[in-house]
Amino acid sequence: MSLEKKISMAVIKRLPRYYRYLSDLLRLGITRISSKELSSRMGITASQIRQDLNCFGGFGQQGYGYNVEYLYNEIGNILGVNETFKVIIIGAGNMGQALANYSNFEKRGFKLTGIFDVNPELIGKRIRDIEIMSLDSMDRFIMENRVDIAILCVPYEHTPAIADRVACLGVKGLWNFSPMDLKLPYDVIIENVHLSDSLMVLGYRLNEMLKIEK
Amino acid sequence: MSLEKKISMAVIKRLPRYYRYLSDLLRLGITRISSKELSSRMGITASQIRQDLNCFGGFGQQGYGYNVEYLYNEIGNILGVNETFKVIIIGAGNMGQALANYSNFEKRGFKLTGIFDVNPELIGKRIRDIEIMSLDSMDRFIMENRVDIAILCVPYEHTPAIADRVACLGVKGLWNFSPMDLKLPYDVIIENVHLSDSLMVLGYRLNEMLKIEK
DNA sequence: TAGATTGTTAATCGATTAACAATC
DNA sequence: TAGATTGTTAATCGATTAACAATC
Repeated sequence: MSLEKKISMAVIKRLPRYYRYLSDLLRLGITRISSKELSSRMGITASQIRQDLNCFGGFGQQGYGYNVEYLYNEIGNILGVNETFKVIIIGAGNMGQALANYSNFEKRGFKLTGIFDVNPELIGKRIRDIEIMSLDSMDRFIMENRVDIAILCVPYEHTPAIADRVACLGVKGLWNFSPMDLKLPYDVIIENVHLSDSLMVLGYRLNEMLKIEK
Repeated sequence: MSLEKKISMAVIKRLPRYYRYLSDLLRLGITRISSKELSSRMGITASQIRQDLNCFGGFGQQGYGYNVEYLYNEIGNILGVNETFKVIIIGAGNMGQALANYSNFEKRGFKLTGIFDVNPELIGKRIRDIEIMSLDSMDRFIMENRVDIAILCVPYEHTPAIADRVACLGVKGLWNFSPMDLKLPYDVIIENVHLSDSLMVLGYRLNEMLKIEK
């Protein structure tokens, strides 16, 4: 398994995008698509699409193109949407609650099993059938329930300590919403979501455009 | 202005990251830093740091390095944190409210001036001094208040129409939280935030790691 | 001055695009 | 079969890294 050629991050990041476009095609009732047609829809080259897909296998057929449903399912498998991950949310503030309510994640195999906070006013409250629990009970919960992923929505200053704590308890994936590049010495997969970075890039690009217009 | 060499998206996306690290250094009371030292902190090469910074000017000094406060301010200027943008949030569901409460954005010059929704139960409610208004009153509000940026937190199916509507009214930047690649025929800057894409990449990487471990 | 470190050019690496033989 | 379109190799392009003269 580990002998296979390494797939670049650039390709991996495009997979969910392919998955979305194929889902749209499926909804539109389109059963087959060529890399050329998909290319014009997605605004990337047909070459890139064929290269990307061929990292994982030959899903198409010469002279025909790709069967939409088949390709959709194959990319779904590659992304592991059929695997189930047990997820907890740490920090039930605005962002934590917003994510807890975002039921779409369940469709992709991310099963929310617990929410934790320190605020006594929040503890006991329910979000979509899940009770917000005290942070004190988290360690035990993680061990007993074999949690795969922790979504970190705690304040900036507490993030590194909490990350370390859950990683030591065996959590294998972290989805971090604090504006810091979380890194851990352990074998843990971390995805950093930097909303303020994204907004600042928007601001930069906006300024550039306005400058040029002047 | 438009004659200057084009700066690549790769560089632009790193700017907020530099800004964060410099902010940390400042907080730690560190007054000067070499590209080498910054490189080891950030986990990128010193070469890249010097190349990136030199896209915008020579901020350092041979034999000395960079003055942290000066560089922080310069990058802040490049990112336009001193410019003020008028922002509205469209859709006051979970994500909209979470973003409305995230007061950190104000620090970077993004001033929330309005929140809009269609839900009568939400209209009239206040979030941080801003009243949630009816979507019906949005067009007028945008024109009267010269809104720069709209944050789109509306359901998937309504996103393209709302985006088009605000773009026609002169909104120049869109921060889109719907899981679609929003594109518009107008001269509008769009930043797509694809939370579910990010989560699926985490899932993929997690699966890969678990496969190799077996 | 000597040492350190930048700014910048040149070399390398990796990712994207083009081309085309294979084949449905 | 003829036309279409893939899978894949080769060419190009752009981004990263290395090297080093300039200079504080």
